[in-house]
Amino acid sequence: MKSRKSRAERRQDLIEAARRAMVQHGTDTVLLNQVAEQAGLTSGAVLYHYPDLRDLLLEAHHAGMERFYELRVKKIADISDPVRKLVLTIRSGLPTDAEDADVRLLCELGGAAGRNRVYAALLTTLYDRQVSMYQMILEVGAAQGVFTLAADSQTIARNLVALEDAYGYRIVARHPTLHAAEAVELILSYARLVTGNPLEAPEEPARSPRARKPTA
Amino acid sequence: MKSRKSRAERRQDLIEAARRAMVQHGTDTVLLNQVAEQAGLTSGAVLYHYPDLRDLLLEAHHAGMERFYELRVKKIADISDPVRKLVLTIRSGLPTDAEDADVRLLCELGGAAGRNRVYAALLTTLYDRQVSMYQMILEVGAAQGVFTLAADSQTIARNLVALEDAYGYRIVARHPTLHAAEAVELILSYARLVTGNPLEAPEEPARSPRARKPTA
DNA sequence: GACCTTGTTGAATTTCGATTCAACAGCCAC
DNA sequence: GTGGCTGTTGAATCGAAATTCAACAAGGTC
Repeated sequence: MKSRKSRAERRQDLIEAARRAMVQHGTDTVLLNQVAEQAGLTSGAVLYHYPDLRDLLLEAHHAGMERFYELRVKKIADISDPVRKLVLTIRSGLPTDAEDADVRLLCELGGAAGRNRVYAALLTTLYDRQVSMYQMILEVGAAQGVFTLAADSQTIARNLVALEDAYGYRIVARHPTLHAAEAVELILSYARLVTGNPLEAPEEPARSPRARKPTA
Repeated sequence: MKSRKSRAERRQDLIEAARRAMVQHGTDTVLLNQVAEQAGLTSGAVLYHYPDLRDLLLEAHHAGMERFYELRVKKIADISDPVRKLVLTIRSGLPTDAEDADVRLLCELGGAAGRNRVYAALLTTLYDRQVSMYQMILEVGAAQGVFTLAADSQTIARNLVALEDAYGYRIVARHPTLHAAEAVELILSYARLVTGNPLEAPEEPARSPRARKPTA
């Protein structure tokens, strides 16, 4: 009846299930049974793989963070133009809408970080990595003469990540007028000022006409 | 033995107790008994005043927010110089350190806002009010010719509040090198750029020499 | 095809916090 | 002072979720 799975597979499933359950019920109000339900198992089975639920939740957060960061890196990996790179990175740091699971999970984490040192460390690491990512883009752009930085790259990078973070919270909290598009513009306003570049994304040479979308 | 208190007094006590308990144990993991303990009462007594704990928690959050905002307003109330006003406001929006109870409570709220519409509304209101506060300072400064705004005042104000928020989270999460002082400088870096003003706080005319502190 | 190992269930048990409530104590009115 | 509110306690009860565990099923191995 129930498909038995290998240890590794099941643990992967459980991490995903835990992510879903936490987004829905909250990092530290989620119940063992809710995780089990998301995984299509009973609480006993979950406990068999993770005797302590907290370990599972931590791994799930870790995985979520990692995925979030890797996705951003991947999105700009094969782009060379610093302007496009910067604009795209800003976009990729914001939730698409209030339901965005990845960002909601990060917000959950932020709330708990004041009390939970491990969660705090996790978030701090993510922040610093994102800062480095922006710093790299900025430095390269400056070296190419595309950007004229109005402050040192670390300052700018820290502020950019901070802005993303904060607007993520606002969007997830359903600010009535401040959506992803507005947030992008707000951050770009700063980015333009501080890079001395208008940041009008030069269009990507279209590979095939039908692959293009009208301005979303 | 136990000092009986009037309804109004006790409710005020309970709100304070709830605030402390939530900072310590988390908005949605705090136990009735933990609130009672903070208030020096039994759970029964708490229930007598607030049959539903959630009402108390909400009132406590509301009160905390209100206090936070009012304090900021008060701090700049009798200052006329826009530069000093702006710098002081930036400072007052950041936690003093990772233990800052007011900001920690707001972070808790932020984490829960993704799931709880009421909390979300509360935070959104606070955000908008803070934006207005900054906008006022910026507009007045611009009118006086002290600031030359590089973007419309709402954009700048929104970004300033966003930066405060985000650095609040970082500080509360104990970023190893990013403390309140660094955060102030980061935000000022943006503020200088966007106001065209060096924002060197002109010293307040000292009332008495001994009241001055060396640069903290 | 009997034998292990491993993952899973479901029901019994335990734990822990919320809830209820009868008794009681301080306070004010008269 | 006595009587009646009002706030508070502490013990009893209830309920929900975690935990335990004996039984069982699905694959793989020889």
